[in-house]
Amino acid sequence: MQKSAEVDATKEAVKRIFTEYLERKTQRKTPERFAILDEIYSKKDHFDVETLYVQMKNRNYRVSRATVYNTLDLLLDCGLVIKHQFGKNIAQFERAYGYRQHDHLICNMCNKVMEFCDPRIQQIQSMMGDLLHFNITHHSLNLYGSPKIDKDGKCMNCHKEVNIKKQ
Amino acid sequence: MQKSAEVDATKEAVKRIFTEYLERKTQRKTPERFAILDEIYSKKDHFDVETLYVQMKNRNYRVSRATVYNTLDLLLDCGLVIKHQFGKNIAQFERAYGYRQHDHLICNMCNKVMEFCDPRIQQIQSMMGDLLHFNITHHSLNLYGSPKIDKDGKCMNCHKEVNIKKQ
DNA sequence: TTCACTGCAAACGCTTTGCATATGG
DNA sequence: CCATATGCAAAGCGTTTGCAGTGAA
Repeated sequence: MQKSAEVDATKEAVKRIFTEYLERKTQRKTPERFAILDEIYSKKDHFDVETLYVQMKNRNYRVSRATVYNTLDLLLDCGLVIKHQFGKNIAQFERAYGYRQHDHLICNMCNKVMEFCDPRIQQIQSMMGDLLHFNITHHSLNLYGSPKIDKDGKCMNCHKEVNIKKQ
Repeated sequence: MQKSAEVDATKEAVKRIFTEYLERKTQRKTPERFAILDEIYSKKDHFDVETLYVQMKNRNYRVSRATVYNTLDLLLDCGLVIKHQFGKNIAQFERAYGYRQHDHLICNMCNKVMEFCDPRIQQIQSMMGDLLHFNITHHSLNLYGSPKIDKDGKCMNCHKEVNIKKQ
């Protein structure tokens, strides 16, 4: 119960932030927008637009792709969602509130995304901002690597058959 | 003359590397492939597929987009070219040989790409590789930021009119 | 001669756009 | 009420694919 109470608290918090943002920008507080926000904050994983869209369909919530894209733009703008491009042409998103700052390690074999943290990145970021006279708004650090493969040719991390994909 | 001698030396070196790679993989050494390699190593800037394609057309070198894509895959595979996705759906490429390792700062306003270097990234990379049991093959660190704007509303770095683009 | 490579154009897949309809303020 | 959002479908656009013709080995 503890866990779901936490989830609820987070959902309430982001709902408040989004409401405030929409009011400030004089944008409409439509049910679709809050349904999308809620869906995103129902899980921690990275997701792409199609996955989110299908998930909402499966929950019998009728939204169009256009609205999903539109709402994601708003959520990006108010910082509740982060957008990634892990080397391919499918944008990946993840929730940005109530979760520690982190970066990503992407498996060359199975494309699985892992997270890690290193304070030095923040240092580099602020140092380079000062040096080049920029206000750094965000960053993206991705490490790409191959895990060791066991004798059956399976990834030692995800334990799946290895099928190498092009970058 | 010094400068162009350097360029020539680099071009010779990459031609040798590519030749060796193609022979090792028993791929054909077609004139198109070498023309594309040469074109890429004629300038240091980042480029996208369309730019490269048009550039070759302008030099009256007849290549198809398909061949450009195909060749870029080969050049990526043998490490002579690096691919980037600076937050948008257009893949950006740059030469990878004879140029110091660096990362990028992208201007939120004009999308201009700047380069910087920090040894701590290498440290983070190898540390995380060890920690997560991965052989890190490469990384991508992008900082995104906004420059200060002068009183005419122009970017203080590129001095162009600011037109904010969506992430 | 042979088969991988090229050029061209059509297909693809993610994203954006246009327009009629619906609805929040 | 009316300006803005939504849904749907079509258009956009970078990239991939299929196929007939070409040329490296």
